[in-house]
Amino acid sequence: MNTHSIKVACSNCNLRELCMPVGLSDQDMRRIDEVVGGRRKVLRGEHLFRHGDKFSALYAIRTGFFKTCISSEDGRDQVTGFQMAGEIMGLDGIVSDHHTCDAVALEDAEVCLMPFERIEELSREIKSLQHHVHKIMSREIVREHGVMLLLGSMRAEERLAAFLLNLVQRLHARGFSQSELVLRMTREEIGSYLGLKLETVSRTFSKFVDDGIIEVKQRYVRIIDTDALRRIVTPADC
Amino acid sequence: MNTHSIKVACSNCNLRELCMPVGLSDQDMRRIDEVVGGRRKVLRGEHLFRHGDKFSALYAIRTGFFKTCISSEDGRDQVTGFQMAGEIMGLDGIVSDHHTCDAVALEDAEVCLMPFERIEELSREIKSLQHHVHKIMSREIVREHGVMLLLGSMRAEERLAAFLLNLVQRLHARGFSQSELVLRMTREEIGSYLGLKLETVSRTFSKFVDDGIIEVKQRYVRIIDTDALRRIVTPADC
DNA sequence: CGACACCTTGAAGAGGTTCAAGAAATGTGG
DNA sequence: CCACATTTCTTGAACCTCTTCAAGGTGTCG
Repeated sequence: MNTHSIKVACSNCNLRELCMPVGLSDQDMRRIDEVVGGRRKVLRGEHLFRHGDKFSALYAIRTGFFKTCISSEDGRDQVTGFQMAGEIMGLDGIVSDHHTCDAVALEDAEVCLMPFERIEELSREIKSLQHHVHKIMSREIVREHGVMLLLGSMRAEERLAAFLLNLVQRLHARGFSQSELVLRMTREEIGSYLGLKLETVSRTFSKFVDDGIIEVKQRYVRIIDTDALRRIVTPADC
Repeated sequence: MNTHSIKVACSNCNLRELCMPVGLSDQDMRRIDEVVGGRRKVLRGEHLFRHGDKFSALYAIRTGFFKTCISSEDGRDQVTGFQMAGEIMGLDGIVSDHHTCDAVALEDAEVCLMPFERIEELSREIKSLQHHVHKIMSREIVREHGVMLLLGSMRAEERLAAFLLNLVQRLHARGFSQSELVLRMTREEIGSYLGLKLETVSRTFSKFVDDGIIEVKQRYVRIIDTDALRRIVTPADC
């Protein structure tokens, strides 16, 4: 396990606004540096944690890209999310003190380790941190509601369009292009997340290309017509 | 709005083990009574809260049965869950300070109102309450992972079997039968939750009846062969 | 350069949806 | 308390979307 104990400081981190509450006093900011118990590098393909592992910390992504997935006893597999810089992983482990899903790096990554006991300790003292933790968990619940809507009521094209828009929007919030992206996951992983087979994902990409909505070269995607994607997700009602 | 301010006490509530942390000192128990800011009756068909409402409190169900659902702009609708006695609603509202889904009573119900500010206040002082709140949110996240697996990778029969087993298990934990239940929701609401059309739900019920697995008379369901349902959800792998 | 993982595309098939009609339960007003 | 309207549920038949199976192409890495 590749854990560094280099002293790291949220107060200097350029991802601060993504992970941490804003508007803290200098004093609280310095205290919040204490929630980070070190960093850990995770190479592409490696697990950050596995289903069944003892839960001890939340992880904030500094660099890299992850997927989280659950697998049922009979070998069914479901990607439950894709996570990028500034996002928090591990919330699933709190309820039973053990992780219930796997977190796998889809590219070389580095995460900040935040021992949960320390988070709880500090949240008891810093109101804004407490509320921030609650918001992060609530945000995850709301995100999953959106995925349920997608899986429960959208057709393949709608799912993929929604997926692309969501990815590019999150990347844009991190300073990347609004129209270009490099997929970090395979067609199969996209399919698992969207409740589709990889062939359907591939075919749907091809259809979007035929329709002049996107350009695809393997993992590279350029969005030519964002509005068309939006219209696919939300068909204009009469 | 039907809000009573009768002083109510978790310490005397027989649902305590479902809503609240266990193993509290008498003193903490008395303090926890303070999180409940009153009760509210909700008649069948009425909303407890709506998408867009200002978030101010979490709700613990005392009696009755709810559904929560989100609706996208274009009129798509998705039931995100069914909630029964002892379960907590409203977590979706924390992140944006406004609710993002609707909570509708499927039968006359009564809920305990727990102003969130008060919850946060008390969690800063009572460690076990703090951890309990975290667990409740984490449990919801894990539950939703399960729904994603169901929606993303199961077929109609598997979904309905999983749904019935889940319902009856939760009812059993509340002292009801392991084999009989009365559905509080329509076929359409079940379908929305499971990502199926109401006709498919109805047909699948009929198939289970033909196979001698369950007995159905409208909303009343008797499970004859629980193991058969389990085998449907988790096909024995070779 | 060869092995391997990943992606694309076609054709056939299955599972679920849609449309339609009728039956059963529930609620409402006289 | 009954008649009627409404909602809910069931079932059939045709259709459509997505899956499955199969084959070949592309890219990547040791």
